[in-house]
Amino acid sequence: MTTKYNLVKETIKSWIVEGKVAPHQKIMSENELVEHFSVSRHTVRQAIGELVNEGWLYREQGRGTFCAYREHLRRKHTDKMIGIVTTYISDYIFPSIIRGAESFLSSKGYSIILASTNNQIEEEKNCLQTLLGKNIDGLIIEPTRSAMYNSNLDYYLQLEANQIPYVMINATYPQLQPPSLTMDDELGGYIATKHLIDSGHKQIVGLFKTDDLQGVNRMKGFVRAHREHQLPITPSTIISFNTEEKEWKPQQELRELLSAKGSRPTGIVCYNDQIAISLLDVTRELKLRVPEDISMVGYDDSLLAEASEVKLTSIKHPQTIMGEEAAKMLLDIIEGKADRQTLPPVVYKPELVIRKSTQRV
Amino acid sequence: MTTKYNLVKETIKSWIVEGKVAPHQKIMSENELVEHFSVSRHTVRQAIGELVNEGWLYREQGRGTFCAYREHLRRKHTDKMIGIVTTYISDYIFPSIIRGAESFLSSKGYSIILASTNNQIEEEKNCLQTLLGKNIDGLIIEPTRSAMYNSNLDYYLQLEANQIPYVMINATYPQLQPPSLTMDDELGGYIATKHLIDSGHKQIVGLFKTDDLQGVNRMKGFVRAHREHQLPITPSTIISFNTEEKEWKPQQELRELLSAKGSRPTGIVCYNDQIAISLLDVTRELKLRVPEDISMVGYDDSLLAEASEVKLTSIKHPQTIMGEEAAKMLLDIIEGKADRQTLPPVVYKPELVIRKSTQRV
DNA sequence: TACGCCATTTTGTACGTACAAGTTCAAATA
DNA sequence: TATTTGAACTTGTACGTACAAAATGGCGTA
Repeated sequence: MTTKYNLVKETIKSWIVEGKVAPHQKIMSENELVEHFSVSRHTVRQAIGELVNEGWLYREQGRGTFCAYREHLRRKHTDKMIGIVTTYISDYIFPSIIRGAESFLSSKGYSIILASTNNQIEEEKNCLQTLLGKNIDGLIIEPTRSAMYNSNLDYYLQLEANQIPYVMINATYPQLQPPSLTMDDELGGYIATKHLIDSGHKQIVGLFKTDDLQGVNRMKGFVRAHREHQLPITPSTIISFNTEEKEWKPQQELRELLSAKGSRPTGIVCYNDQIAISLLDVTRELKLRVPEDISMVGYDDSLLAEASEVKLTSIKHPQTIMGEEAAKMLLDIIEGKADRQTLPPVVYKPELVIRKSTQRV
Repeated sequence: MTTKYNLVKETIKSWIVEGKVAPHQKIMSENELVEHFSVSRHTVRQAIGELVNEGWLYREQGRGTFCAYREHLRRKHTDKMIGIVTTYISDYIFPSIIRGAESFLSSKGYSIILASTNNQIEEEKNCLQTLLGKNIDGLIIEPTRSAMYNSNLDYYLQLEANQIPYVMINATYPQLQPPSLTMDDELGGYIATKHLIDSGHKQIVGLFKTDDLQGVNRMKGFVRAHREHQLPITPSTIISFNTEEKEWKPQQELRELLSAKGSRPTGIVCYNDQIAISLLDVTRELKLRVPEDISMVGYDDSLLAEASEVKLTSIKHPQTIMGEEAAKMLLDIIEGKADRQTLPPVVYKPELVIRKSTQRV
């Protein structure tokens, strides 16, 4: 899908969406675009041709190419539509979050447009661009790779320029300071780790995904718990990974760690339940019993935690409630009941749910 | 106006209008057209490109260019939005179905509007009304209470009047005969029951939700399996319930049945995995072990089946594949590659997945 | 000042080439 | 027999060239 003419097309579309060109304003001539993109005129014409067909531009022979006046750019009447952008749609706790938002919004007569980024910055850009082209009243967004530099900030600023309110859940981009609903992940990581320490564990390994803020914060809590209890943190104590690696790296590193000679860790703190479940395969393979030989704490208290072979001790995530309250907050802003500048961030306190995957040493 | 590409375009259009090429029939290849009109390939592509845009033709890379089936007047402006109406959004297998549709549709540049009916006819009406008010290109619908009289048929006829194509999944309203993707639930119920019969079970109880066609068909299969194996069907052999009762009635009736004096059933066929899981609580309560004391077959092969205490023998449901193929079928209709009148229904064959919840008597 | 002319710029039409990518089907291979 | 390979054909992307047709604006002339 990443052809040259598509690149040209998307770039020009982004100029329109971001307001760099106003309706009826002339854009660069074909020859200038040829220069600008270093492609042939044929390619430029192909890109422009499609944009004309889709109603973004119109051409006049001899005069130039112009930005079309798009009826729905002037947002007079509302379609009562809310966009929801999450990293995933069908996996893990996301269906529950979406359900919370959906049930509230539909009870208020709003429709939901769904989009997912698969935790790819590039896809987040596509989502935002698409949604900016529609007449939506507001957005609920779960940030993509919130711990890394995000090149889509322009689109968020564009949302604000277009007076489209949005709230963020699970994490926020620190540069934006939008209204948000998050967990206190630092405290969650602390509680999970402290639970193991209080149960007598001295060698605990933590596995965290560090390309989003949730993982980074959970790791911070993990470190603080160690500090406060005078437990050392060795290089092998923390295994970090990113989205691409989540299917193999934690498993592989843990396997190496547990099969190494010397003293073996007796406790594991996991980034989330999904990782914890996948690590159960590793412990089974190494003939280590959970929790007799090794204790394990998950995070999010998802369905998986209760449905797995060994029911997981985990940290509760508000899920449906977060979705519902995010929707409520968004509608408050849309209806003028609240002001996005002064709205205090909602922070949910984590709670430990003790099940069968942890025990005293 | 009498340019070369216009001549080519009008000539090809006339072939269609005069019926020299039928819908879905391949027209000359680009090279043949180059020969035929003595023009360059560029000119041919320009002509065909416009005809594709106007909905007269469609192209398939590697196969050729085809005459579109066009009953559509090609609405002026498309927002590239597809509505998805399901009974539930976040529960059970629905996230997987939605993901399949979402990933395909978003790769084709479409957005998704989600709505759920919670299996309430009244809410289905609201959904359809809302969606009819938006400029959507098509709909994927999972019928609500498909086994009962549906008072929203008018809205579906309205969809057809507005030339908004739709496909149905999981079940169809028999009066409408829309393009559909369903499972052979009768066969599924038969296979589930036969599996128990073949394992030596003689007293089998079936629990079915009978306000949707899936449940009714699964029950039919259950009955046929009994007939074909000369097993009697007593009043207590089948427990039926509807959506409102699903939280308590199957559990309560099974509890009564199992605690009654006399011979106890040794096998249970469930409407779906959700019910099966909830019945595990009943058997545990009555101190009956699964599968040692009683075998149990679920349906849909959901995540639950593999994640539960006792891993469930179940019937496979296509889930993501069904979502994806429903989306594909819908786009084919929208683009004129297929027409709703002649499109054959897709019926998935059920498959038995044997796990730990069943064994020989 | 008003008008016509013309060079310049811009999009439109039309030709050409080359290679990539997907489909089909028959021949070769295991 | 079933599977793989590959040639042939189809549409897709991308480069190039040339000239036509429409709009614009500056210049000289009436």
